[in-house]
Amino acid sequence: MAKGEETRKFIIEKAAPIFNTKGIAATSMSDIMEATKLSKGSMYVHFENKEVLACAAVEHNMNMLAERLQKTLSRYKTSKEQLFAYTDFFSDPNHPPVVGGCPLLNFGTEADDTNPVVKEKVNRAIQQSQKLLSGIIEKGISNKEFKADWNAADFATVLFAMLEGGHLMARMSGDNDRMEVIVSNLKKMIEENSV
Amino acid sequence: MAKGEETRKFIIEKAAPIFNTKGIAATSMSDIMEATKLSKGSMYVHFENKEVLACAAVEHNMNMLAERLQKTLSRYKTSKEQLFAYTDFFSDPNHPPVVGGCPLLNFGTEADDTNPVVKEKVNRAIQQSQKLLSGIIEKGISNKEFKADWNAADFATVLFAMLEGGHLMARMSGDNDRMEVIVSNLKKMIEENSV
Amino acid sequence: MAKGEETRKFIIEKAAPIFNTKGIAATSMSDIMEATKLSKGSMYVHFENKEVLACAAVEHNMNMLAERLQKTLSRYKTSKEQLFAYTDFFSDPNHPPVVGGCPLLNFGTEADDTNPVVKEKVNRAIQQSQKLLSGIIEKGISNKEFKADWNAADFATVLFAMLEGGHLMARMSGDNDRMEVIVSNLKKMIEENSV
Amino acid sequence: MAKGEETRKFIIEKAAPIFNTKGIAATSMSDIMEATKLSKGSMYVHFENKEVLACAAVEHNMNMLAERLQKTLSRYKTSKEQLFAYTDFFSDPNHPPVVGGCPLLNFGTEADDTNPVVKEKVNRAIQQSQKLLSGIIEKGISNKEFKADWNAADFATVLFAMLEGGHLMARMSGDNDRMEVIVSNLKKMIEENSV
DNA sequence: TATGAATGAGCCTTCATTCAT
DNA sequence: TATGAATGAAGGCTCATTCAT
Repeated sequence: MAKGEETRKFIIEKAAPIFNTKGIAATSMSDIMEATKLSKGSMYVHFENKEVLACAAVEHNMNMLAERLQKTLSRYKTSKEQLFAYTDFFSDPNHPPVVGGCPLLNFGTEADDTNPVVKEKVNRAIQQSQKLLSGIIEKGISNKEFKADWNAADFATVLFAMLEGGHLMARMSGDNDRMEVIVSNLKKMIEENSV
Repeated sequence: MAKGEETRKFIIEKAAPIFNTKGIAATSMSDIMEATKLSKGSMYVHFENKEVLACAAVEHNMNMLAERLQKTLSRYKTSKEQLFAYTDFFSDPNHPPVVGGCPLLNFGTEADDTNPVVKEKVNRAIQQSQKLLSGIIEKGISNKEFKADWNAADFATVLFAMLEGGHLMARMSGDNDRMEVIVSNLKKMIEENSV
Repeated sequence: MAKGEETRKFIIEKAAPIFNTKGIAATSMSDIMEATKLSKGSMYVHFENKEVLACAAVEHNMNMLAERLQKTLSRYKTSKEQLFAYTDFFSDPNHPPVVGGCPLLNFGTEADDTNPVVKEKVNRAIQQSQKLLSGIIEKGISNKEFKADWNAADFATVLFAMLEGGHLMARMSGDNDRMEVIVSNLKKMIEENSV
Repeated sequence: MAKGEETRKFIIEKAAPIFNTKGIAATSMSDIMEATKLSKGSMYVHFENKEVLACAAVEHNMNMLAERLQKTLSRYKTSKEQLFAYTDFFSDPNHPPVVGGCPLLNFGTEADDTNPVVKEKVNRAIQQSQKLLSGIIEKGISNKEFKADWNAADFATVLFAMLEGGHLMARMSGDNDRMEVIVSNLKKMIEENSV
């Protein structure tokens, strides 16, 4: 039983970056076959169909991102440091934390009008992101690190949006010029709301 | 000679929203066939292959967006009004100016690692956007509408990024709550830099 | 009326080497279109369909070959010289008298089991070839150039077969080694039957 | 594992006569599908694409021919008998050893200017033919069956060429008159060089 | 006569999926 | 659990041909 679960994990790990890079529609089961060196039949032992595998890959990408982010954040103690670390974590979209770039952006835009299941997964991940961020801010307010009247939820939204928008700009241009502007603006805002 | 060009245009117009909604990979020539009620062979009279048609559709989507934006902006005279109008124009991603949502976001994320031609088209459209925005701001500075020390290019970047990020959030959640936060924050920033 | 016939001829001239090189099945009407720079519709003004055009091209190739052969033969007076000239005319299959190589071989093998019309055309051309050759030989016998008991029809057959077989060998190998053997053997046979 | 190879063989066996009869370009994958009663997808399990299948079919045709020829030759002991048997083996092109006629002629003329891979296959088969023939002759010379000064390589060339040329003539005319002339001439030459 | 837009059948190939082993 | 042969629908594209202009 352990074996099956292991293979399943193995397939997901190999599939995740492919789906995140090429997109769900453009990724074929043969692509995964080739990457895993497994047989076609084997894939269907572990995944009912392509959609199930794609969903698992979407989740894996988001989990990897969250995990790595958490690991990074855990190295900092103050809320301000954590906010800075969060921002820095996403500050180089051409060398992104997970292969293929931000899975929220990638799968979100693809799923948008075509795949409600994936869309909802992305939606929840965004909400979690927001919670994480506003949690940090609120903790900082309690800590007296941040001004008491700072609207945590709103800034979480602004920060997330700016990073995603910057992600797009950076990946399209291939350089980081715009992203640096965004990061420094974000940090200035944080600074302005620091006590 | 007019006939050919007319049909070509007709196909693009029918194809554009489909590509913008389903994505390039997930849109088949048969989809376009059905939408245009034209024969499969006819598509290939006017477009060498799917990629060429897709490119034309990408451009059409971006042109439609730009055109409608310009039309909206042209109704306003002051720079501040125009900045507000620009923001408002993108403020309701669930009822977007072009069917399928922002083509820059849609095609940009899909093309990213797979289609350099489309990627470059999106990149240029973003740069044009930036130019348009910073142009408005600079004019506003000359007009004494805006503070002289406002960094036009930087704010153009921030505004664009926030709107794209907000676009994603709004479409994923299906509601406009986050987008409203973003719009109001943006307007506040504009206000703060107004004389 | 002259104009129509002229265009028809023009198309045939452009089409003939293409058909002889690629074969009938592998040559598309678009290939001819491209070669003639004429419109698709124009082809069908002059030729009912592809088959009719192909037949015309087959005939043109055979006529060109016959014509050039005749021109060459006409430079010689004695039957022996003409037999030698005939042999020499076909002695370099990698630089053949008509583009694409021997149309009898090309169209004959393709038409064989699939196109009775072309097959019959090739058959007749072969028969004509035989008549031409045996005519030369018989004239030579009357002339006392050749031995009286030489079987004209039989040698015509042998000569033709050897040249076609050599043609195949030469074109496959890309060199003329085998063809030279054949030519010299043929000439020896002619010599042996000369008075 | 045996199953796959079996099906592959089965497909080739069914495809070979079709390719040899209609030609490579004129044979569609659907033709093979129909002949094998297999699904279209199944063909591509065993053959990368049409070209690979066509090459396999070309080889199969040549192998079948060689095999049947060898079987026939093996029934004779003396070199002269074998040379006669070789000639007889090819003496009835309208009832040829492999369906569709001589694959060397068929595929050679089609591949000529369009398919270097097949062309080279045919070239090698011709060279092998030549080796086989001159081997028989040389053995006969050692045996004192044939005159010592007979040029083995040259006669191998002449014999092969005459048979191929005769093949064309016979198949075009539908009768065997010319081929009989060729065969009897060939046998006379062999006789003349016999001790 | 000439054009080129339009057609739909058919081409080669890939796809996701199933199933016997 | 794992394999890979088998399937048939669907993919993108080319074909010969027609027809209004």
